[in-house]
Amino acid sequence: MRIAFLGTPEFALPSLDMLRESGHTLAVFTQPDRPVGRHATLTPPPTKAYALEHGIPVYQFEKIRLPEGVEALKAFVPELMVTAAFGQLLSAENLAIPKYGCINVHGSLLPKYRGAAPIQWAIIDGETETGITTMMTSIGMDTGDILLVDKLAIDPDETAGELFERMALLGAETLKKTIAALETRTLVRIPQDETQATKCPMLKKEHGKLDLTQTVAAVHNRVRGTNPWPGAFALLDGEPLKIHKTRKTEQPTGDEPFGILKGNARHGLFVRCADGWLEILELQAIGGRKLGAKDYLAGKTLEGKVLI
RNA sequence: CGCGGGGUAGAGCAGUUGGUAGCUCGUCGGGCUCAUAACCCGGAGGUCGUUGGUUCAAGUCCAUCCCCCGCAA
Repeated sequence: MRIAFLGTPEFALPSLDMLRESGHTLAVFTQPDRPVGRHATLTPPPTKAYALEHGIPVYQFEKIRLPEGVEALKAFVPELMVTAAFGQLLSAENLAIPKYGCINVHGSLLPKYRGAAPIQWAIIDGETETGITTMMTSIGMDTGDILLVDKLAIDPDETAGELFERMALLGAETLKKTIAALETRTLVRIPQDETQATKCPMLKKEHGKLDLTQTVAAVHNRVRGTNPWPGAFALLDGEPLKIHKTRKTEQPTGDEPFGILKGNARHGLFVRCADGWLEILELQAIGGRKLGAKDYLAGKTLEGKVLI
């Protein structure tokens, strides 16, 4: 089949790889190269790098809805379009181009967690289950008819980065089954239950700000849901302290103020939350590299200081 | 040349106006103890990121290069 693949980050790679392995005729449409890193090096999106490596034609548009993008899509004459974390909204004109329409690979159990960062928000909210939903792309934000769903259990200590990898692989599988069903004309379209719909926003830096007046579980979920990006942090002496990894503990509590730290290089570092102590396993001070809490404490003490 | 922090024992840090390199953890040995991740005593382990310069003397001052990191994007 001739498939126009619209995707951008790592999440889209397994799906793209699956399509290529399956022998489809592909063209990749993705975002323009972006400045990345400390020196703002112009970097191609992962899907572009993959496409170049495998001799797949690549097209990059700031907005594929504009005439230029529409023309490029039409010129490829796709029978099907597939989107996976593309990062741009499509127009009705875009969607009308392929005869089989457009299938989207989404990282949540729709209609829950529509939007840009469903995997992270599922963890932040403490969900124990998520999954991949393939759907017919429509004009709204992840509102199209559901095609297939594969569920996935979230490990209690899993980080967003770890879950991302598993979800990306599962996405490729679910997409493969979806296309197989399309080819045998056995796809069933199930409209979403709008009353159950929830939306999640794109993650920003400030979503990593910890609130130590929340429960141990809530803080822990925030830490792992924002790892590796944007990363959780709290303020120590007015400076941000990144918290990369934490672990829930059963330590007894007294009347300590929320956010106060205790611990040493031998036992580890603990912070008081609303209902107990959360162990901080990995952290990073402002000019420093990422360190285990015990290594960090070998050089200085945080005993009695308070995270805000 | 966007702003800034940093490279000193295995790890994390300190090192004042240049004058024999310290601390915590780990490690090794010994002791105490019913026992211990606790405590006490002792030991090993560093050409102080590179190269060059100033000086009687450089971890410390100057220059250069390499590497790591935070912010911003």
